[in-house]
Amino acid sequence: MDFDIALMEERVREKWKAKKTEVSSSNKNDDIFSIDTPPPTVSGEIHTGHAYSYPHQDMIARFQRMMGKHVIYPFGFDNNGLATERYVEKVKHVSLSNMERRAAIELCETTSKDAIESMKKSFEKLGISADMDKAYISYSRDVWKISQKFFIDLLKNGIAYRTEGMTISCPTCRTAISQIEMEDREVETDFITLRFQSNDGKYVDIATTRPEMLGACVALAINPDDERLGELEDLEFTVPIYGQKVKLIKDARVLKDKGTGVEMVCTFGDQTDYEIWKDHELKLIKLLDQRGFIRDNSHLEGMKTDEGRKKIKNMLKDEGFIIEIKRIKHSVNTHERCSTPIEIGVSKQWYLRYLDRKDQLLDAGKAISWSPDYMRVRYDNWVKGLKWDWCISRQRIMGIPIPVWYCSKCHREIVPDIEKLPVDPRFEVMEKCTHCGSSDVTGENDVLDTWFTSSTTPSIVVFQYGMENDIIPMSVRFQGHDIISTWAFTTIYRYMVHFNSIPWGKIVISGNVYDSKGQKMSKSKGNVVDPMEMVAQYGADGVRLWGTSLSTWDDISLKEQDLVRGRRTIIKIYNAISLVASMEKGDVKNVDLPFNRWILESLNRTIKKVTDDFNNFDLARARFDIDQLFWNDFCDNYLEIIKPFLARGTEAQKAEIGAVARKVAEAILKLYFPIAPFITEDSYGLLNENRMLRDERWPEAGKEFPEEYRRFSSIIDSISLLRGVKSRAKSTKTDYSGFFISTAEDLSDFEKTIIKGALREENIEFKMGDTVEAHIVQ
RNA sequence: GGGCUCGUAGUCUAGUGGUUAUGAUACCGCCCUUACAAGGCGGUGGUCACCGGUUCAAAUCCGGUCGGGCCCA
Repeated sequence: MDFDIALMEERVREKWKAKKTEVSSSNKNDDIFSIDTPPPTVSGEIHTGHAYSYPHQDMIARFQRMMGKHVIYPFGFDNNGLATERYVEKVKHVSLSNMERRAAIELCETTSKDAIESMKKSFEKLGISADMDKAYISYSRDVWKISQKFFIDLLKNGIAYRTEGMTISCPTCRTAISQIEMEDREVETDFITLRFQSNDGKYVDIATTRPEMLGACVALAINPDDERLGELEDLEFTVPIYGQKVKLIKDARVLKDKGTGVEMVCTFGDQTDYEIWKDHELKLIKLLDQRGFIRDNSHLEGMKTDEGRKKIKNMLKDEGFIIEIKRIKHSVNTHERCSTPIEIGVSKQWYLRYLDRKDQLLDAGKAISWSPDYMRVRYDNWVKGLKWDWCISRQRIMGIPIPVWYCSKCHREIVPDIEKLPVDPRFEVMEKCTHCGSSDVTGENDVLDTWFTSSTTPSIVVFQYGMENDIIPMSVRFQGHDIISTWAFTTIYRYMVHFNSIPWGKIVISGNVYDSKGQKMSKSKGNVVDPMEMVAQYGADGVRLWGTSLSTWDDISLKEQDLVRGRRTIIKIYNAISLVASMEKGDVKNVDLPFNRWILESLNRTIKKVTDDFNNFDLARARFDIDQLFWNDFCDNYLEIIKPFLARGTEAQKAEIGAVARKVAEAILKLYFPIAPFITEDSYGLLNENRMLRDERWPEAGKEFPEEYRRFSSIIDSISLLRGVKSRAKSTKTDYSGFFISTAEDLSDFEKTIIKGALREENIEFKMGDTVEAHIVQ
């Protein structure tokens, strides 16, 4: 007989839709459980990573609702920034940078709205019980307002500042980026040793991977401890090809054993160049334009850097400057989104000050409870390694505008009144300067880094729910371990500077999903699995159960075999509950039958364990503990033991069994509910036609039967022992006329009857003995 | 290169000092026992990566080696 999981889940969705969840009337902060959820990036479809980690949040939300908490479980979608631009360009086959700006923004907004609708449906299909009606969109006027207001706050309290400073930019994406968005990549390249001649015939050799930067060479640098320093110090050398004169300076940042121990300082070949340049107050030669083209008005004019590198290499070779060329592998900084090597420059950008707060940031990290605890180390390492303030201005199309105008007369920054927000200085004209009255005012063209907005999700939630800031710190943040240094870090920082608070009391880290071989899923590898197909085959519950087969912070390799158990659990629940539903609804005051006391005590113990598990966010252990009760104790033993009594027992026995079986079955459904809400809700309908499991409270442990539990557990052991003997006899086709067992307990006749019934064997000989053993009687 | 983390039956996984190492899955045998054959019962399968140390006792603690993953440079 087929059990149609999809049909069952659809049935439950309809049932839930018909009646909205009651929201607890309590508004006391003690009773609020608030969840800071990650807004998925808008890309049209949800992926297996979502199918793994989003149910984890939902399980906690459902558990807390059953615990009677007023659960704030918001949802949002992130259509702000590069990822969305890419997505829109792909599905609409357009190049946004070639479009008129307003039209491009509009296209991003409309396209992402459609994608959001389809993603919402997928999340709902997975049983995500967040408030989708209240879902926010990160690129919306409401969020603009929130973000811009925060920006103005930061400007007023001196944390946001605009300066000409080092800019890391991506020539491909044509925007400034932050330290957060960089990624190192190993590349193979020529390491070229060049000879620089001095006026008086001396020379020095330097090794470089970037000869195309020669035109921007402003100094040579050597480590202060280098022995060669004496004869070379303060000499002037001539730059090959370009001919400018540069001095040899001392700087401890030059590594003695790298290359020749002498470096050329160019504006700017890498970050060290920038640091040396700044400290020694060297001259600035701007060699690259915004798009990464070389502007030397000479040999390499208009070339891309790699093209220029080839050409200058040949020129250097021809003119005899090259001493040696080695092929080496080294790491270059690239933009994580497009893998283009980044370029360093100086330009005016907006920054947020955080280098002066490292200690505070570390303290904030310690004030938050991390699950698992060791993930905090990643945060600590990131904070300790911060080198530059956070560059928050971006030269992108899709992004929240920085709410500033500039007066060309008094050179001051003008911000709008808070009531006027949101504003768009890219298109809106500021009539006159609020400081000097000049009408010569221009709007800021740049937009905010998306992390600037993402790092304030708790406040977006406060706005969305019309609540007050006193729900901050929120109860818990869920997020992946891959974005600890971005999302977790920036959020902690923002709540420190805006509210002098931590954003949440707890952060729960979730793992990534890889393919069956442990490889990242990507379209190019063709190993992408559609989670909706998993849902079709194993049910949303099956996918959710899969997500509890290991610790939630562990990465998981997606394997078919791990989904099988989930589907079996769904069917097993349905069948077991059907059996219980067929029993009479007994109403008894006292529970006397030993197996009833035993199963009630087992339930008691499981409820305590599972409650702790959920409180500790240990979903895998909760699942394990419930499985133990349901499969082993309840199905394999209890239900098998009671069957003979249901058939041949007294009315009193049947009534007591019916009552206890129902009680335990209902409790099991409640325990499973946060993990597998569909099948439990559906089955609950078999026991209680007019009630919804979704609205029920978490079960509580009842009267304890420790001694009965101990004694009956040994009877269960005897049954197992005899089952083994019987199974071995049957599988070896050995004839037997009965069984013998010796037990440690002196069994009563009733207990012997129970064992006989469970085995469906009449002829069992019992004896009390020191050794517990069993065998067949031939 | 640095930090973190993992290494347990074919596969996935539990287990942070104390009987015979948890469970799933796969495989094999038996059983259509009146909820479920998408089931039940039983079984095969593990030098707990390797080496050394601490301890009466180590999968577990410490040091090292090898290998994987993630984050950062």
